[in-house]
Amino acid sequence: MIPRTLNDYISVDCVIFGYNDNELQVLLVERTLTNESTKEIEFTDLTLTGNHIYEDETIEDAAYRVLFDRTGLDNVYLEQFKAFAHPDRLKKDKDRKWLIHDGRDPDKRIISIGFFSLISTRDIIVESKCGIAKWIPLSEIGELAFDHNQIVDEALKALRNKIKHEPIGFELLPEKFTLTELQNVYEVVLGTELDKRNFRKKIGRMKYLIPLDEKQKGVAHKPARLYMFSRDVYEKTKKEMFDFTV
Amino acid sequence: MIPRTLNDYISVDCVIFGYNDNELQVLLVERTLTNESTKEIEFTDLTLTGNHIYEDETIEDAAYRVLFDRTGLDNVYLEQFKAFAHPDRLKKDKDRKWLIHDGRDPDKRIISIGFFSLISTRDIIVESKCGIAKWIPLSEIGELAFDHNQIVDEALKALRNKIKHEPIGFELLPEKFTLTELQNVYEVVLGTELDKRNFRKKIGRMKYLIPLDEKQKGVAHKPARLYMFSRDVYEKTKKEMFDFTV
DNA sequence: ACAAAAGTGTTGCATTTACACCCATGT
DNA sequence: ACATGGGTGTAAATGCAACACTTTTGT
Repeated sequence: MIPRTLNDYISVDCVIFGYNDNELQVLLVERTLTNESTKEIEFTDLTLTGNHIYEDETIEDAAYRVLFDRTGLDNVYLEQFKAFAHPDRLKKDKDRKWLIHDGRDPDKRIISIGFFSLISTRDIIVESKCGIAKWIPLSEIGELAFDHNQIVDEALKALRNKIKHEPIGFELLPEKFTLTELQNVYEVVLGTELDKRNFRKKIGRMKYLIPLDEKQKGVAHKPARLYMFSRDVYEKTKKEMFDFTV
Repeated sequence: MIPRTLNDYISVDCVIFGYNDNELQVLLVERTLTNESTKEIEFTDLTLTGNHIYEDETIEDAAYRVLFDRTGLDNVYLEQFKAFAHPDRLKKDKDRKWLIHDGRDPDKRIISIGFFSLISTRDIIVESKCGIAKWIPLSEIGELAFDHNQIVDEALKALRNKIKHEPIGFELLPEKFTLTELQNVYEVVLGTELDKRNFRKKIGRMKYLIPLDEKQKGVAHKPARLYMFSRDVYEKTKKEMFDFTV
């Protein structure tokens, strides 16, 4: 295999969203800078999962690669949402030190293409070869590396926008899920409360949400029916809409 | 003034949409490659308006700059919609020749950030210092330079998507417009027919479309009332919606 | 007077909203 | 038997889809 060369000015960053403990969470990676001589830790903080692209690789492939290396998952929802290229995006003090420590040129302008991904948190192994990854609830994200706070904000905006008009909420759940779980996903992502009966009526009209002959198990109450999403049916029945909001 | 240096691997391309002759059009620029020695024209084709960014410039500023240099317009609708970075995007034969002729490295990987812009075609001066720009109806676009056909396609998708949920159709019209003009814009962009009475009923509910005490002039029929869009009222009255399509 | 586009209302149907109680299961 | 969440229906208000004729102006 020919060794591939990394491009040093185009990178991708993935905002990996998961739904857990009734919250929307983001998968972040620890970044620790250790002083070479004293061996003391200078700082520890968190970054998005990201990497530079290979010269012969598309940005989509690079994003899938990052996602796979980090989570072991394939075939998950991934979408490009915005480019980040501010001239000062890597210019904070910590970030310059980090880049220098990493043998990189802190003055080289690096553009990063932001992707967001939705995964079912049940699937994921957080332990991986490349550093410790953690699920952090959106509400508890502190100051991240580089411009990653901004990237997360924009990803959330993109997610909210998209989930309102396309059926992607399912991607945050296991293949089989209950309607209450689905409703919770929408409530958490959109930050609104929804009426149970009305939500279910709406769902009822969507032919691509397939009720299964299967129920929840091991719950201390009436077990809920399980559903799954059929992309096939969705593609065949979707209509174009025309709103332009109030 | 300090001479600014151009970054040689990040560029922006603007898909400038205009509405004219009842069609959606794109502003394109002629590209002609002349053989240095024989002075013969090797080929002529069309490109989007675009340019590399300056090292101290944001991509948004670069896009506004391109737009201004080309149209003389300021304060127009402009939106980043996608990054284009395929490794082969500049590798067609014509494109390599062009880059070489232009003194650039045809093997350098260049990423381009796509923006789309909506302008009222009445405003624009197509003549400008940097080459001849032309309005080309979407339906008549042939093979463009680089990956610009793909960029146009994606821009159109982004526009259609956005115009369905946000009030941006007005941007393609003069400040004061009639309801029939507005309906035509929506019909042309979305490629559907709309019912006049239902369209006007819907409009009636949108408080941000302000009817003026002014009418069309110089038309050979009953003159229509003019309207204008109030972004103020829009921002104050907009509601968030929750659909997730059939 | 004619041509050309502006402007306007009704009806039947689908969707939204608001709202409260019984049911099935595990402990 | 009790706690927990699952599951269901109705009425009123609003929005949508389909449809045709009169009005105003310039020529």
